[in-house]
Amino acid sequence: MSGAEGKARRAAALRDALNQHNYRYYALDQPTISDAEYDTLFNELQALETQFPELVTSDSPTQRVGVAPVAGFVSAQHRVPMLSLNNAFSDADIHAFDKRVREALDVAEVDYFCELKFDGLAVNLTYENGILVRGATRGDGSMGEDVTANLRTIKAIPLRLSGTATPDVLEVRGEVIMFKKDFLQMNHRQREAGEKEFVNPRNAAAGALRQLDPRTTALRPLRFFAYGMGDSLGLEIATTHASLLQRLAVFTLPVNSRGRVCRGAESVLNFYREIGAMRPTLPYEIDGVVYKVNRFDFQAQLGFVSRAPRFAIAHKFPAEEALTEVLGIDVQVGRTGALTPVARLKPVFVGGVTVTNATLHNEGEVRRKDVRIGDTVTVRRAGDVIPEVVAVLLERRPDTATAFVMSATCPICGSHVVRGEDEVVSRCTGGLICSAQRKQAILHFASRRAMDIEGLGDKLVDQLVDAGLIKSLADIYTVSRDQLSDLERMGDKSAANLLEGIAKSKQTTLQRFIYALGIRNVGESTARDLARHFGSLEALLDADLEALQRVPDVGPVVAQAVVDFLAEPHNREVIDALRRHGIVWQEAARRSTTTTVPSKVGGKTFVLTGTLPTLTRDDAKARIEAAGGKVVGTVSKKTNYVVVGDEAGSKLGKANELGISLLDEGGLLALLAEIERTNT
DNA sequence: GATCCTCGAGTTCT
DNA sequence: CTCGAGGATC
Repeated sequence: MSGAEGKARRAAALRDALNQHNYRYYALDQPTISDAEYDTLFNELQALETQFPELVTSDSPTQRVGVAPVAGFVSAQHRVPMLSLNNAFSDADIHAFDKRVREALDVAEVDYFCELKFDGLAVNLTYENGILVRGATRGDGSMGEDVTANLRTIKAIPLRLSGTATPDVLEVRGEVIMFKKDFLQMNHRQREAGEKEFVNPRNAAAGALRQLDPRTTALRPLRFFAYGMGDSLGLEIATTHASLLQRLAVFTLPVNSRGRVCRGAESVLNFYREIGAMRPTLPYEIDGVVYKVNRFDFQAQLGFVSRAPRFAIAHKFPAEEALTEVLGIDVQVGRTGALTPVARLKPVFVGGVTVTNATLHNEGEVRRKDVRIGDTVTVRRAGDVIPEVVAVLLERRPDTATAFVMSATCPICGSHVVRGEDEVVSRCTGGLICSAQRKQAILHFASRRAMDIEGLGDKLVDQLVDAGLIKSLADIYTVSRDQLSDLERMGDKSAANLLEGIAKSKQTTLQRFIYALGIRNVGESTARDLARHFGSLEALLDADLEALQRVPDVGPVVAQAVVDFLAEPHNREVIDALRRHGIVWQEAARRSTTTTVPSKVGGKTFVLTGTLPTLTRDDAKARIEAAGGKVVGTVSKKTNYVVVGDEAGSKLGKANELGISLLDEGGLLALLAEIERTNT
């Protein structure tokens, strides 16, 4: 035997040994050698490879960290789309899910594979002939970003599948996460080094994967768990999810050990409670558990609704709550003068972000919850977004705690405050005298759904109003370049952009114009009804109470609000001035709104939920309306279709409850195309 | 008069 | 997203 052959064999043996130890350490959490022993083997392999570079293989443990930073990521198409899961929040949701599954399969009991739902980043690993050739982020589900070089640095991810019976192609689905203790240690190091700390393990992991230089990623303590499969070629067929996971484990892919098969809804819910109880002591963060119908033939039979499988569901844990202190209760003034108490909180980290403010809605709410300044309260992010004060810890109330009293005068303009009988909100009576209301009115006027003036945001409105450059809506159109250049942070370029935005907004529609005026109780929908019914601004201006009430969906309250608005001479002047400054729209013929368009497909009611892959909500809405459909915000019996996007909210649950037809973006587009065909 | 369906308005943080 | 309330319907 030649020396070279011996070296090659030794290198191969070292690679195998190191890969095995890696697997024991990262996947099984049962190392059989010490770190020092591991390092000795690693160093030996490295020395061999340095001496004989021809021995280096791409799947060698020494080759995890590439050296070349990339300029950007290229996109990567998944061979089989990465799905999103529907969410459940209650036991009832799970019973409903189980019932649907049983009925669809026509069986008495179903086995579910229950597993943890890691709070990390879903990725797709592609192995060809057992070698990791590509790794990509989830992206929009069908296309992600190629982050292979970064994923290769994660030691829990095998560069080569173990064993000889490796498939020709295998897409492995899993989650990249950071363990809690690793996260804390890393943040400690960041702090020592005077670098910025990360907010939570999930963000830290996400940031690490998006590094352009894999050497940076390699320094971040990332982990990985595999939980599924996409495409496969030449893989011996598994018949259940459980057996698939076993097979992945044989390939030395890390599979979490807490998953198990449960039969029926009650058993599944026990799993949920069990995991929920151990959640704080788990070494990683999870945001729920996932149940999948175990048998693959059943899965195939159940199929998909939009982009989510009907055979699986994510059962989320309740929103995380945290304790903090109420430092003060401020009052904000809205466009309509509504005074909203807002709790200023001692910054607290909850649900992945630092919360400092939480609305208390109105005085009644403050009273009901009995929130006082100085109180300790529990806070959560309702619907995972908007912070909410849940309750006060009365036993921690200091003697110094002071109750909130709604001021009798507006905190901004000093006008007196009124609250109608049986009304919940207090309002400032200052109207446009109140600078807060004026600012909000201008912001509303400029907003995207109204006049859509690009570049006119809240900071700028603050400045323009405070400087006295804008007193009424009409003044927006008389601001000059010179006046703008005196403002802070306003260069020539920004000024030009704003003026262009303002000029562009002059071409508009009657509906937008009416909406932009900010008449009480007249939102987008009512503005559209008014525009359609009257056809011209003049007709609307001449309308009296009765005429207004003949507009569909306009009753006494809305009609009176319009009359009041138009009775105000100042408002008439502003409207005249705006028109003089060149605001125009196409005059439409007055249309009777009583005749409905009798179309087979038009007149259907749609509800949108979640994020669609390519269309924005506004686009989707516009296209549905263009086809004669209607888009509303809540699901009810009258809803014809619910269009489901990614991260769909509670509306999807409601739709399932009521048995409403579901569409995904593709389904919607297909339906719209059909409508267009039938209409022509 | 009760109930259901929509619309309007307000809100947080990155 | 959620609440409150206006409008329509039975």
